[in-house]
Amino acid sequence: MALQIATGALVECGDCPIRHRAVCARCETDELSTLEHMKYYRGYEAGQTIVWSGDRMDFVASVVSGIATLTQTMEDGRRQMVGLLLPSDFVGRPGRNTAAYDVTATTDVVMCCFRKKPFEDMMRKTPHIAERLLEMTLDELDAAREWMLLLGRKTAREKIASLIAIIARRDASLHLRPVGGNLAVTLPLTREEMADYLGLTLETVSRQISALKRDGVISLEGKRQVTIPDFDRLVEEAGDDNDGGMLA
Amino acid sequence: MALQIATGALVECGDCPIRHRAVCARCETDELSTLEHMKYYRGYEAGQTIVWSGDRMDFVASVVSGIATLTQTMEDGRRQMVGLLLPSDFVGRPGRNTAAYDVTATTDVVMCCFRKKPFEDMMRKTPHIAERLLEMTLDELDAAREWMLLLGRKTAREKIASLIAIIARRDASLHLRPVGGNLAVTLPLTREEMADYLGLTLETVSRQISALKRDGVISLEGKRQVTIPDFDRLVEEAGDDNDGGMLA
DNA sequence: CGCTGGCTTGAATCAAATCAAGATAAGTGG
DNA sequence: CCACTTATCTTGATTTGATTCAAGCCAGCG
Repeated sequence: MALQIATGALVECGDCPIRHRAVCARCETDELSTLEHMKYYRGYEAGQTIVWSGDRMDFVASVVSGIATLTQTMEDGRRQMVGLLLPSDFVGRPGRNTAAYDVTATTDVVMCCFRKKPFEDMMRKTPHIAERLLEMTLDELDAAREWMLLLGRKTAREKIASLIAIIARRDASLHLRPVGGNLAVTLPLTREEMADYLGLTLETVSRQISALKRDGVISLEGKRQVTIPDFDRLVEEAGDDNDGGMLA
Repeated sequence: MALQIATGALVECGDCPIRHRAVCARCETDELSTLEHMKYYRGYEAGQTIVWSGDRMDFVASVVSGIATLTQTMEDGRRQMVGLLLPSDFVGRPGRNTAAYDVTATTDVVMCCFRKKPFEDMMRKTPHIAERLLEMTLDELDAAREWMLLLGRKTAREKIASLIAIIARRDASLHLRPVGGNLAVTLPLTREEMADYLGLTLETVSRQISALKRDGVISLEGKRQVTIPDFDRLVEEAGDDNDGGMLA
């Protein structure tokens, strides 16, 4: 039962919190007002499945708030998360009408949706949208490839450190804080979801988080609140080329 | 020393073997003739590095013939292949000027190159190119995500079976043969390269190939020539949802 | 209260890595 | 043509990092 939650009074594209990062980022005022008329908001509760893999999908959308995940499942139940969708991320593929992955709301989520057909037409007429979508897709491809290195070659400890570092970076870029000395982040995922993302079991995730805490790389307030006393140390533990992309 | 190999008499875009799959696939005759004047061929010998990660890259290109790989390397030498480039695949990212990965020729390779700046200008003027590039990038993203499932959740045996199945599929789609009963493929990679692709060691790759052979899933002529008596059996061993994408 | 879901921790097991030796094949130069 | 080198691959023995199986903790909640 697709219970919808309040989508609030969001209407003006000009005031949209994801205005400058979403697929519409490059649009001019007139283009924006066209989108304004096409769009509709939809809310999903934490835990709710937004789309099932294989289902017909007649819309595309941007995540406005909240966090969603993309996961693949094998017949015997093994699961691998293949994407983490944060505000401004795009869902759905123009030119395909069934979903390739399960999309699940991890927190309450609000999405800015467009019916697929009109959106595709608009895209053809509006290079700004296609351009931005290409750029976003290339970024996602890079992220996926970085994740391939993590999944294929990193140890459990490095995987956990990498995940925390990535969440911290995204968090910082969203709130425009520098990732410097002492900083705190909230893990948006359960241990099991982290395991699905990292290609581990939830027990291993738990153990490695405990180990990083024991070794003073992180400290914990409760189970979700992480403080990072020394970000460089964390990045080192992640095994990354430590420049690690202060992206534009 | 960037020794170039003969690039042959390829000149006419109309006769190009990758005409219908490459980034230029959707171009009209006039657009094609513009590209015709911009393009230049370049050859690389097997084993040669085409670009180093981090290097300035002032061109983009399509693979015309041969096979190249994209790999990431950690400081301590651990390597993960993040892409396998076959004829018609695109190399380089418009809007970025340094390479994100090492690109290496696995066999002798011929590439159809464009200097980046003119190509970007052309892209802005020619929606057909941007459109096709978006489509290709979305396909690559899907492939990367499929690979994430493999890297994160599959066993060594499943990984090997998956790799062989994928190579067989691509091979068939390139030569327009159906992937039916009995078919043969040549592995385009050494055991070590397979290991880098699959997130394994070369010893494990060797052992699992032997095991698949012992169990009659495949048979070998030499080290590279693989015959697949029953493709469905192979797909089953790969742990895939056996429909497995007879892509358009 | 007494659950229930999320998490932690321990002990045993196992799949793949590592370490090590040799086999096979393809040059290369005397 | 043959000895020598080198690259690639196979196979075996051992080790190890992560999984599996199992128990119990903790916070929130009906």
